Amino acid sequence: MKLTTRGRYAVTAMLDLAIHGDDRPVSLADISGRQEISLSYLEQLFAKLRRGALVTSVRGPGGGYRLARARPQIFVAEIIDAVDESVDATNCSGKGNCHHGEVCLTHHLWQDLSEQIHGFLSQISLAELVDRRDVQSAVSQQSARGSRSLQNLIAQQL
Amino acid sequence: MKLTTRGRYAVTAMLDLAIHGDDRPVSLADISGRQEISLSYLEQLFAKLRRGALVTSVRGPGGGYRLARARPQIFVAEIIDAVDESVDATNCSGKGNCHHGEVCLTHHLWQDLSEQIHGFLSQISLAELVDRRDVQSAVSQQSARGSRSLQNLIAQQL
DNA sequence: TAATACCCGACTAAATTACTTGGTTTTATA
DNA sequence: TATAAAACCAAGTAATTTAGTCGGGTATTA
Repeated sequence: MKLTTRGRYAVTAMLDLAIHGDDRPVSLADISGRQEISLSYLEQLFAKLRRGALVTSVRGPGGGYRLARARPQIFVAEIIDAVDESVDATNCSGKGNCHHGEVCLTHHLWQDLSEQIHGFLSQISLAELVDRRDVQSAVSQQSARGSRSLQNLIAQQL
Repeated sequence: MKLTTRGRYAVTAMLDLAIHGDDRPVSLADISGRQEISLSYLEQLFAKLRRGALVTSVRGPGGGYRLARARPQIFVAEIIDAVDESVDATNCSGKGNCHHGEVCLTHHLWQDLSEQIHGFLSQISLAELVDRRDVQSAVSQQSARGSRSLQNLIAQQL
């Protein structure tokens, strides 16, 4: 388990999807505009998220992405795993090339530690993140802007 | 809070110090040999660990590093913080340049999340790591090697 | 006085990250 | 049926980070 900015991008994008994807699919262009992540980079992330069965896609105009499952069933650890494609962590993969046996010692420990972090992040769902108070207030701000959002989007495209 | 290989190196090295540093200070050359981390890289890490008041140094022959505190008082989060020098995480540091207010939304969330991870790692001490069963068995292996360790070290130097 | 080992800064190769470019399909809709 | 919106795809690239090297120091002690 690594914890990089790429993972943050992915969680951010999935959270955007969780907030805005109630009825219709959400286009990457929308997420790109809101979260200021480059479109092509999002495409690469979502290719991985799709392979990880976390989102489904709808092609053609009006298309976009949907969460593959309900928000309480998608967990932060899954998102990070999907985009980070597991590092094997140890250079002594399996057995054999550990020089003393001591090398493996801390390797196992670190592995154990990252498993604990993984377990921790496996308990936090998108639903929980969305339900936090600070999100709620920000979302109400956003829906206040809702009426003029389309206009703004068009204006921003030019 | 990031979770990179550099953090792993630091935790590994500190754990090595916790295991081998009971009586005399431990030289970086020893840690380098046992954990297979380059000496100069270790020097850079320990410079940061020293600045972070996690270790103290003893110069001259027979010198090395000691833990600055007892093992139950040194926590994994501190080690990672010391070597990773906090990323400011958000590009909208403070207020102002967030375009919609929505940008900050997920930024705050991610920050919140990494604080939770930080809190989690703040509860795991070096003592706890050392006391785990898999470490214990590995340590007994190591002390079985203890009688010939000096010979081996000299042989390895050549 | 010489060996040990910390200390320090600059430089470098390799890897990773974030992004760009330039396409191709698919599909709603005008 | 033409068009445009969108997902999809692959290759390349600039910037950053990581891990390591190199070449000097300086303090301590056998």
